[in-house]
Amino acid sequence: MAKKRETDLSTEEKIIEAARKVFTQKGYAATRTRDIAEEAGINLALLNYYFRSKEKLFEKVMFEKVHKLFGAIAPVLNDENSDLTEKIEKIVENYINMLVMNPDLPLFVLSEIKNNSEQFGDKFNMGKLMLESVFARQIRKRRPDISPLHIIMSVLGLVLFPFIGRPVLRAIGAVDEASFMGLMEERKKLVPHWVAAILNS
Amino acid sequence: MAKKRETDLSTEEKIIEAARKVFTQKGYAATRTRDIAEEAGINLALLNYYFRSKEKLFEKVMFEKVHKLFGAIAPVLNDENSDLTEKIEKIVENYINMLVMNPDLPLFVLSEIKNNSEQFGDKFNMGKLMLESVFARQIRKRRPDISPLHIIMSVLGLVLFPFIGRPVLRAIGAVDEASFMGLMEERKKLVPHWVAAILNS
DNA sequence: GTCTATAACCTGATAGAC
DNA sequence: GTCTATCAGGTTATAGAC
Repeated sequence: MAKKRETDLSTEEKIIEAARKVFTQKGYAATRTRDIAEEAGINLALLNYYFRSKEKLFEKVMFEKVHKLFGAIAPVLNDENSDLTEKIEKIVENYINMLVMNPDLPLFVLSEIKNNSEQFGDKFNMGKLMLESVFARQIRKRRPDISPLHIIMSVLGLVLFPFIGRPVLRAIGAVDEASFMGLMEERKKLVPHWVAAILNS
Repeated sequence: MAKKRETDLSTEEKIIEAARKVFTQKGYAATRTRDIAEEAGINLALLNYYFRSKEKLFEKVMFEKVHKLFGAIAPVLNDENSDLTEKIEKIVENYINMLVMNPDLPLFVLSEIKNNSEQFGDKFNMGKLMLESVFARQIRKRRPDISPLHIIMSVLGLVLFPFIGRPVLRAIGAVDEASFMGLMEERKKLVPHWVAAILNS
């Protein structure tokens, strides 16, 4: 879908688009509804007219973000027609492609969940689903000697951590924007290779 | 050093101890000075008497936390008397031992730095120091074909990410507290082994 | 639907008594 | 050093005119 110009968006869309940006940048507690209204170029009262409260608006944004973050892995987990190697390649590529466009997403979602973990508790029982997935079964078959959680945490760590650490790497001058993105492109090939090495070790 | 009972701590120590706990749990923006005062069991006015402002108190806590997080790796980086394998073993063990005691530390520090990266800019030029360290030199010698940043991000990802993802893993019911800590103990042996496999791949 | 004005509340910080 | 009381400013949310 082509990206609309700001002036083409409806007021409601302008608000939620601004909310996505400001909430992700500053976190729930640090953003003021005035920031969102200003970013959207609308009157503060309209925010409450359309979304009733800061919290309701945040929930909408958060719901999207959580699904974007887990959506990059979910469809692969239970695919019966791919082996372990193919799944890992797919997960790594999906994730890095998405994260290059949304580098702040993981740190935002993970830290907001931490500060408000009650809400995400038993809404879905995704933990069990993950550990009973085809993916987890294939890991167990390959390496019955270690917990599949170890492998899952490792794949996610290799893929997500660079984006989580990016603000620090930039602040200390270890990378600039362009070279970071170049490294992430390289990682699409490197990480599946490394995970294979881990599984063989 | 033995842990003092709360009643043995000076007022100043009670406040900063409470500040460590509350800031780390909720982040700067979401904590109120009243939360800290209550947690410390002291009057709100005393917080300003001892630390002048919320921000000054936070800076003290943040300074400690940053040094704790980077202190686990810093002494190893320029050790001339250990090879690459020994350095990785040391970094992994130091980090996991420290993180088991401070599981919320990485997510707290990384997200606060992201929301306030200006302050951490050129205070030190640590990026250059890191990339010119003995550790980085040893990585380059071993794998001249890939950026040492790839290896550093991977080691940190394998070690830190489980702690960063822990709130989510707990929220979705993928692990309980005890089994998580058990996995981290296992990781002290697994991760160095895996990094060796990565370096050989 | 959109605006201005304002209510109702919360938060950091301080004045001043003890 | 420690407390109570309170101020000044900021924040979310709404009432009511247009």
